[in-house]
Amino acid sequence: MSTLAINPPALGGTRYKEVKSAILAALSAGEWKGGECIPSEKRLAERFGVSIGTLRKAIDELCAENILIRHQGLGTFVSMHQRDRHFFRFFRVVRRDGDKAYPVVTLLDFRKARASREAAAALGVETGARVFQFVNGLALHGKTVLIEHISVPEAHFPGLTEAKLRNRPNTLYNFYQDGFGINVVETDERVSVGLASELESAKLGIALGAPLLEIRRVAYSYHRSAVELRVSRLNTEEYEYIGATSGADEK
Amino acid sequence: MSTLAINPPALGGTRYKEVKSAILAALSAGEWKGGECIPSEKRLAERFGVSIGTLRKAIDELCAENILIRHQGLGTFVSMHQRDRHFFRFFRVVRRDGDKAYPVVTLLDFRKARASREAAAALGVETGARVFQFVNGLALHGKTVLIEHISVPEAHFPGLTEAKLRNRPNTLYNFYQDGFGINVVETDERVSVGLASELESAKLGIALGAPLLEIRRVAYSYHRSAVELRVSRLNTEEYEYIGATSGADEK
DNA sequence: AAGTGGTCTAGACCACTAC
DNA sequence: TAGTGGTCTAGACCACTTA
Repeated sequence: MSTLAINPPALGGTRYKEVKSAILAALSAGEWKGGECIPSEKRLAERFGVSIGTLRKAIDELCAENILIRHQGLGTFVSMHQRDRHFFRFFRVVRRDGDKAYPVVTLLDFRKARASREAAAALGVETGARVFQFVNGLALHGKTVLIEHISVPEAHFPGLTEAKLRNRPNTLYNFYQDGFGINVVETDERVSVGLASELESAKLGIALGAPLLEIRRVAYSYHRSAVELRVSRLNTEEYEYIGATSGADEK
Repeated sequence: MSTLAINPPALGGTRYKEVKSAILAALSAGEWKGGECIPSEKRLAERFGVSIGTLRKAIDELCAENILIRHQGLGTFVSMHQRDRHFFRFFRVVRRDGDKAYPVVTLLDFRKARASREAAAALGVETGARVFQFVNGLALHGKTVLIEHISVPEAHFPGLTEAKLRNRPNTLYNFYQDGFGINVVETDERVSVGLASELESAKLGIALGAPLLEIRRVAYSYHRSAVELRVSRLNTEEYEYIGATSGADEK
């Protein structure tokens, strides 16, 4: 954990980008963990050998990416998942009237398996690599409306068991963070129409083959390394998916 | 079009927020139009009576919201729609293999009508207010896969006719900008499963009542004033909707 | 009162674009 | 060469939090 000043100005690009990379590297290395306070701006500026303004610009970008959170008078913190309404950054299902409710999650299945071609491609592992697969049912306002099929690479989640998953106190991404040091900071989602399988028919109380909203999500940690593939199917009779709220950044 | 310095520091909040508001007001008033270059940072800083750094912070936010675009060595410009790949900020349909193609648009219907309750609520007008309603068919790779039902308030689009709409040289939002001074800078979208009407059945070549991805969009101009309601239905056999690419801002 | 982030200044120098 | 935005500095003062 070197605390040396970073490289001279000209090499990697600009000073503040280098500072940003250095902070990201420290986060990846676990120097500061989820929810913790990082050193003050003054201290970090000294550590990296830049002015406060430059240091702030690096942190500005990390805050814009929801990787850090600033609190005036308190300090700058490593972003945690699902705190308060922050939860709805990744949970994008609302009732048609706009009401946002926290889902009640039930683990429906858990198994060790081999990565499908789709899962392997999404997660950046070999086809047939060891993965954990599990299925959640999510209830809103007392009714199950969403089924999630989740795959994660075994290599990133050593010691994961059905019991641990079932007994987690918080949300799944918080569990990833606390239990395995994996911080989900970004997701990509593709949406299409899918059909209800037997499982979904039974759990959602709809006909076999009934149309459902199908959401394929890949979740990423720092430096865009994939950590989870999730295929969700939503009954949109009473609920909707919140799509693009354009105005913020896209690439 | 006053060029006075803005208010003293304490009133509206912070200096740079006031500068930002003042720039937004000038944009709304049409002082600088789509694609035009706004005055240099130095000149604007003098005009508003703030330092360069403060002026830059205001412009930083407007660039982050895709309202302005900076070009080093050239100047700062009012954002235009659908230039190059910028088009795909609002067009969120891709082939399943990820291929992005520009749609070929066909106007299928055009009429004057009264706002439905949904349209009135979305657009912030009275139920029964005069609106234009029109329908587009969008073809990708030679096949029509998306039908758009669009409502816009007559009051904001004086003199709009079917002929003008049909003969527009560019995309719809560019037409709004050039023809009516309306800049779409933000959209909200809700996604669910819908069923094919007769029109969609005929144009998309699918069965009546077949499931389609239904996207309800409200488009906003500066200061979040609603200017368009659009209900789109997509055949997801070969195409998908790009949902949240979380990592950038959400509220 | 001490420490934090939030805002703001008044410049400097650099990289890029146009002429 | 002149003008633009991009980066960076070395502070100042303010607002907020905790004690």
